[in-house]
Amino acid sequence: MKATIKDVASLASVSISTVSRVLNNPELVVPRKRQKVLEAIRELNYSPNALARGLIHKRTGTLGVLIPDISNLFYSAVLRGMEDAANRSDSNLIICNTDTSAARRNSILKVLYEKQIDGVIWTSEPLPSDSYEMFAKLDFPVVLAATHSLDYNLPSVKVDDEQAAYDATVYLIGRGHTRIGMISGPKNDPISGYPRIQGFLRALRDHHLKFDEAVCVEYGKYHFEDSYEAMKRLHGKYPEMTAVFASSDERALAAISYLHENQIRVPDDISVIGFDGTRMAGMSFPRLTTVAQPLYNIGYLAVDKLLKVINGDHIGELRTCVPHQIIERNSVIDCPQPI
Amino acid sequence: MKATIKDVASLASVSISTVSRVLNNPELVVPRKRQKVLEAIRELNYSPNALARGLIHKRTGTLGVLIPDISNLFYSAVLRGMEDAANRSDSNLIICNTDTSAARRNSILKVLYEKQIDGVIWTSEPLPSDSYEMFAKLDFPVVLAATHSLDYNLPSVKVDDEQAAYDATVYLIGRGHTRIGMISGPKNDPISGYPRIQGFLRALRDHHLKFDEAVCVEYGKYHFEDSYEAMKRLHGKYPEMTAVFASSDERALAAISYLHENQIRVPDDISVIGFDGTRMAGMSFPRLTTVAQPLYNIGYLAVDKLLKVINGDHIGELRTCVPHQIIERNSVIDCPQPI
DNA sequence: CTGAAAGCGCTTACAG
DNA sequence: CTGAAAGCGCTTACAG
Repeated sequence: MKATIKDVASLASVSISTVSRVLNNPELVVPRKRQKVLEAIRELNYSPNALARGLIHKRTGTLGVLIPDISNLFYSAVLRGMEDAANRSDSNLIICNTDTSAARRNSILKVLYEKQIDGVIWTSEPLPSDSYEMFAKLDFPVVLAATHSLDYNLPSVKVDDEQAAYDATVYLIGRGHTRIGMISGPKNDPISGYPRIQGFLRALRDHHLKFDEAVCVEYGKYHFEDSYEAMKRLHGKYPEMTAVFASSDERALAAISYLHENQIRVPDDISVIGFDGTRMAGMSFPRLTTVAQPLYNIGYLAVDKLLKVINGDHIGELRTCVPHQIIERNSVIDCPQPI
Repeated sequence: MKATIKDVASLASVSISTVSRVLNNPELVVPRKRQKVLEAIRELNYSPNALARGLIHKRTGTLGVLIPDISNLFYSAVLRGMEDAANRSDSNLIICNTDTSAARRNSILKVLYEKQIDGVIWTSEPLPSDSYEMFAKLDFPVVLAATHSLDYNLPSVKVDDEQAAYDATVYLIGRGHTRIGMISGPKNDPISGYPRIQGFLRALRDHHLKFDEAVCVEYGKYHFEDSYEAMKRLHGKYPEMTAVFASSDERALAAISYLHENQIRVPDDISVIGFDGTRMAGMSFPRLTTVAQPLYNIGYLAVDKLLKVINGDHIGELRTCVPHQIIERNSVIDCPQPI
């Protein structure tokens, strides 16, 4: 029912080698035969079987993407960039959720390995050593997106988190704020936690502001409600604060919700700056000022890099650092009561 | 370098048939040999090549998902449901953006066909007739998710859009509102446009409210800014309105932004109800009351259904209608000035 | 219970 | 320029 190369060959009365040639090296076939084959192909609506091809070429044109959880809104733009990059070279993406579970991770990797994918993109999380070893053992090309590895020499694409946090804080300071709080992710998170806290503190220090780390930074896990509670605690212990730096847009929206719901005006009483530059940052009230990561580009460049590794091309720098950028909207104003 | 079945066979000193049997029908092999083979497999870290298997079984365990644009936040939960359903039966998803472009659609379908995917999920948009014919010609199993087709007998999973819009409106009416506006998608959109407008109008009629369709409904395309402008126009021509039904959460957030930015309080002056039940509905201020679709389930059930079609199992009803549900949060209150 | 052989749908030296 | 043959890595009747 599905036409095969044999069907085409017999309809065109040539050998299957010839059919294969008109598909792959048409110049090797005399025009007359080439024409006949082309006609047969079109008549039978023939398309070569990529499995058979893949078996021979040891290349499938499909890439695996491991992300913690696709339902996190952070990924939509990143995935779009990945898709577009994959598409440019006729590759496809198999997207898998790891749920930050080792068991899940391993079973996914096994399936992807069996499906002979050409390589994988590992997203957001620090790469666990067992997965690294698996990649090495399976000889899987890997590129890290929105994360990197200091332990291993793996290509990566990400923003400079420490510097971005620093810049966000300096932006607040430049607006006259001196009592600034931070809603952070877990302290031990090596991407969205630790470096962003360090950047925040460095900015405070560089500008000679007095602060007590135990008072001005509060921790929350990754989701809204948790950050909402973190904001509550932060405000409880640091009521004189006039601005807060939230280390993700979702955390910023949670902070804004808490403040609004407690009759504290944003930005009139407290300014809020986010981090990420997701689409929803433009949909809040007030519209969120945020340090944007080039999400689409991170995805695009990561896949691009992976493709280069696969093709054996030169990848340029191993760890690509993409620029962040402060997007000014309405959630930050000049400090109303400068000291 | 990658171990093959031959390597395992020679290490275990059996034929490749035996290796294949311990993988697929272990009971056919005597325990002693089975053991030896298993050891060889583990020693060589062997995993069967899914391409070779797929070539024989005519089954790849990979499904195609066509969505208009993954960067739309609507899809994250839906995709998560799809993923989980696929996972349960060791299938994977190849997600592709169509950008509502016929050219793109066709090139994607061609690639997926060559990759021998087992079936496809078509999402959100009405299925164009050329794609339907392509599916038919290629003999592709298809399931429609968050959309359906009246023209063709295709399995689908979606909410009853007309009824959901009706219920949203009745909810507003039940809260005492009589002057209700609507921010709609394009009138000719057969999913998020037309039926939702019809549901809205039917509710108004059923409750004997006076209204002029030309005044109380305003149209916007799919994105935020466009809906923001729609809200502006709507408010301009219908200032006495006390509630608005927005036919997506993004439209609702846009409406809220417009109102807030023009010193109109939500919900005190105007109540707003959304549609979809995306995650961001819980992150706005005020938190958005919305008619939620079971997004995760739509994805899950659609893949489940596709798998059934592929396996030749009975799929139950062709067009599955999943229940919607009003999630009450803080963007709707009782009409402050009932007539 | 097990191995040799054919075959899934291709590509690519190798002859001619 | 073109065809027959071998081979990619498997599975599955078919004998024995």
